[in-house]
Amino acid sequence: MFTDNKESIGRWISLLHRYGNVYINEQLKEYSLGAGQYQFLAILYQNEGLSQDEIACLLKMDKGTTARAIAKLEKEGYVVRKVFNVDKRIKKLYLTEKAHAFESKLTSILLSWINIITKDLSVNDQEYALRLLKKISLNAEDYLDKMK
Amino acid sequence: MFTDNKESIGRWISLLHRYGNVYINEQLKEYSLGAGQYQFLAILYQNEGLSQDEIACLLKMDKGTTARAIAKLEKEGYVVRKVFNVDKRIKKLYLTEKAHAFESKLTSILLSWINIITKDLSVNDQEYALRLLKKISLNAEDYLDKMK
DNA sequence: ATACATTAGTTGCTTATGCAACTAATATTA
DNA sequence: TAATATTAGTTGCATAAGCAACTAATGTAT
Repeated sequence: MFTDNKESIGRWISLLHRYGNVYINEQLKEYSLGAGQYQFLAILYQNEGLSQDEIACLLKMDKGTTARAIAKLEKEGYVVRKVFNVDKRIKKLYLTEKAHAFESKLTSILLSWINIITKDLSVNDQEYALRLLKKISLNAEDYLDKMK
Repeated sequence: MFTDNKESIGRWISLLHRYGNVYINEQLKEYSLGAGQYQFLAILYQNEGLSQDEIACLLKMDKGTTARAIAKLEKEGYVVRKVFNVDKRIKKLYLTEKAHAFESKLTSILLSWINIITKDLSVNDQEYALRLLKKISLNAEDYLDKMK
């Protein structure tokens, strides 16, 4: 049956991505953020002071997409861009008070979605799923990086 | 470390979705199709004669998105829309010769991506990954369906 | 030092997608 | 049967994202 074919991996990924975005969008609406920004904010909580280019590389995101996501975060008051005087091409990114105050909320939103979609998986299966996802993501990265 | 946190499941899903789309887009370019259409075509290979609404439900896709994807498939000559005379609101979808001639090609494109991303997984792990993905997708569906 | 190359970031264009408002057809109910 | 509700499909609008062309700053090579 189609839904059990190997080819349907792509369908599950697509569905999870779309549904995840719907959920995140709804949760973030009251904070004037959307699914297109949270990854950038999350990575800044881990590494304040990154440049846009570094973030784009870490997230494997287009630099144009990154520029616009950061612009939105700045516009909404979560991030400040500071030109790096040692190399004036670079803009380093810093979190505002508003962003720091929001960190635990973002974490709980992200975890709540994970809990929804893994609710009936054993801890073992959750860890296994995470490992497999990471592995196939790395394969995808490797492949497309080589193409460029 | 951030990249090993539970929260990063969303990042892997996002990355797989984006990179998968880049790959599929590149492969489909010469056929005048994109990542936004292949799922609709794939499901029609399994069930010719479905209506747009049925497809939208099966793929858990918005009906507007479905309308536009089918319009593109029709414009490019892969699909024909026929008003269902028993209920003139419904348009049933049929594949053209061009679509039939393309089926094996599409299958091989989709499989080649799966093979790229699962290249170092054992058959066991591949099946396990598929089962887990399906399970968490169903959880996502259940949750958002209940919200509406 | 001047010319060329690379890098960081921005912006225009395109596609994919969800949501909401709309139309037309059919179904239900008073 | 006439009025209302539901359903299938379309379309406008907004967001997310990649690609490519561009600018400004820095680096390299002659």
